[in-house]
Amino acid sequence: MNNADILKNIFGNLLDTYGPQSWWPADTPFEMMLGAILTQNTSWTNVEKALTNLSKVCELSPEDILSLTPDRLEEAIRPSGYFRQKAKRLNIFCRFCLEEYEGDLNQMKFVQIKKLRRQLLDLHGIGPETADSMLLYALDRPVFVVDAYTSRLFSRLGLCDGKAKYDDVQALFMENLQPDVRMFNEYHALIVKHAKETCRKRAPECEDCTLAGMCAWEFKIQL
DNA sequence: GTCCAGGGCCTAC
DNA sequence: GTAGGCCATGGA
Repeated sequence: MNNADILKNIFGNLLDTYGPQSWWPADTPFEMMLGAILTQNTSWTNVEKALTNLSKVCELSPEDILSLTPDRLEEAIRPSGYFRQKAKRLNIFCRFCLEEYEGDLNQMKFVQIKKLRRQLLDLHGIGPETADSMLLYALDRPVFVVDAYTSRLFSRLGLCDGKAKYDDVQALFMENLQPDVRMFNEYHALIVKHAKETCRKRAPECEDCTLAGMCAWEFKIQL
């Protein structure tokens, strides 16, 4: 079986096992992009609290967020953790939206993926996973989102090197799968779901599980 | 009390 | 170029 078939096989297996995850049903693309920053190394439940707080003190628009004092913004997003860092990152991102796109996220949809990704990566506080999450989940661009679980699982399965960098792991998927927004969306969410479902308590014999939440032993795929 | 989330930046070597 | 430290809250 070639890599393309293996990746499709794994996706089908995950989908059969867990069903559609329907990630990021936020009200607006802008809200989804705020969530992408707030969820950095943070559980989504905490992000929801932060977004709820934020929506109570201002409209979820670049202008309104920038109108908040640093203290007000930090206090609102406090539940999402790293609130001082993230407040600065949100401000930088909001300024970018206003200056480059007049605060109109729809304008981003007409920009080439490569250019837009570069612009996002150039912003302080936005790395590859956050940028790609924005592109995929908020802007419906066919970009595969890689995270620690993805690298861990697929290196365990022998499909990439354990020390492979972000772009290399991403290339494994993008070069072997059709650019399908819905599928990329589900695939990433299913990997995270799988990580949460398979943990040490279900595979105590696996001594490799130093990071909670991911054990390839539990992954019943026929390669 | 301990672990760790839907990361990224900075510094030291 | 890369390993290690740091940021911080809340739920299991």
